[in-house]
Amino acid sequence: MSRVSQAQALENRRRAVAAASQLFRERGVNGISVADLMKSIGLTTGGFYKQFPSKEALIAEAAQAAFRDLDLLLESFDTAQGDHDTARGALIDFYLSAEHRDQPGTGCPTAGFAGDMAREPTAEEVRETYAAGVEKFAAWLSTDADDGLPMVATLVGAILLARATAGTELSEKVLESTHEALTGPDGP
Amino acid sequence: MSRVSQAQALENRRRAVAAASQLFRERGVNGISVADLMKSIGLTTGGFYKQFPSKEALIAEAAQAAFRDLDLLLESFDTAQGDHDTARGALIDFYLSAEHRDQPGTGCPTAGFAGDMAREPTAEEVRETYAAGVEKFAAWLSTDADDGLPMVATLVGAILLARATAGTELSEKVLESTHEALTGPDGP
DNA sequence: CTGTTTAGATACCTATCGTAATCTAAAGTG
DNA sequence: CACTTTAGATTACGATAGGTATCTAAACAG
Repeated sequence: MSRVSQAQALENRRRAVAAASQLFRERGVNGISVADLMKSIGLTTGGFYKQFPSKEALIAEAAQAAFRDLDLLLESFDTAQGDHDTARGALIDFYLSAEHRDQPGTGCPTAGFAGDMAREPTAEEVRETYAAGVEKFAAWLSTDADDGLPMVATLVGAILLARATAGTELSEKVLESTHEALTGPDGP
Repeated sequence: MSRVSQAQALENRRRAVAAASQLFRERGVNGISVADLMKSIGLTTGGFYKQFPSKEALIAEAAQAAFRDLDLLLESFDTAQGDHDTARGALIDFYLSAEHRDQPGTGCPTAGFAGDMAREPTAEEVRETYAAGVEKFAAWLSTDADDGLPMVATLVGAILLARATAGTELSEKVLESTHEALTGPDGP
């Protein structure tokens, strides 16, 4: 109930960032309070401010963690598929799937944070993290820079629309038709 | 300071919906309070609850008003350009412009409300308005239904990304490269 | 083993939110 | 013109937010 070991404290800190990274993507940064966030990992607000100076600071770390997850995901597709072109196709399959739509917490942070980022009052640090993440994602999707960004836009727009219309048949149609548009004309 | 004519009351109500329609797109439905919203049209909260049962009800009306604006915008492009194909091109030019990026309040509601809609706690009525708006937009963009939805996804994703990265050079690149991707390969 | 440090719990503070109740003066009605 | 109605102002309420202060007990240093 009170003091824990330094190792445990560090672990608790990691869990707070991981939970935030997930919950912010699910509900938005204003959709979860510090108290509820800490409660989700079995702690209270008291410990939070011993680890972070403010919620803003946590948002910055959580965004970084989320984009690190994206990096790892992209890498895992590369190693699992062998060649990069096949990996790209497999990623698009996943990205435009119902599972990805229904699990924003562990999904793409470019989409998960888009709603919050498109509004003004966001710390500069977070905006930079986001922009760098978008650029990296675009580069992974296409060696041609001017080709990657539109593809990111299409993917992000499609899941956001699919999530916004979740529960209706339109949601499935968005995923399917966008998948066909991306893989149909220039498939391998 | 107290009672106004019925005509004035109706006008005030219209102004509240119009202001909400704009401010919700700019800052999100949770980004503006009822008090600040009413203050923006020179009134206070007192009058609000004489006109609307709740903020939820205003959100529903504001979303409808926003999508009605989109309808009018699409119509205006048709009448201004003569034929529908030219209108489509002109709309894409506008949609992926810096002006549209910088003025979300009067811009596309599909993008403006996307951040709020992608999260759960939204009234069913609003979700239906949104889904219907997406479908109508897709139909306008392409007679082939399976072609319109991916285009909406690309457009929406592109402005959201451009807004999320506003102030960086990446923002311009998103708009430009997406514009080229949409108009380049199959231009008139 | 003793004394100090500190992660976390608990309680509290201040601000802001959506909403309801009360008030008031002008619009509407006869 | 007197009477009733009501849009909006004002005030207040309960809930919730981010953040702070105090407390406690266990980890750590010696």
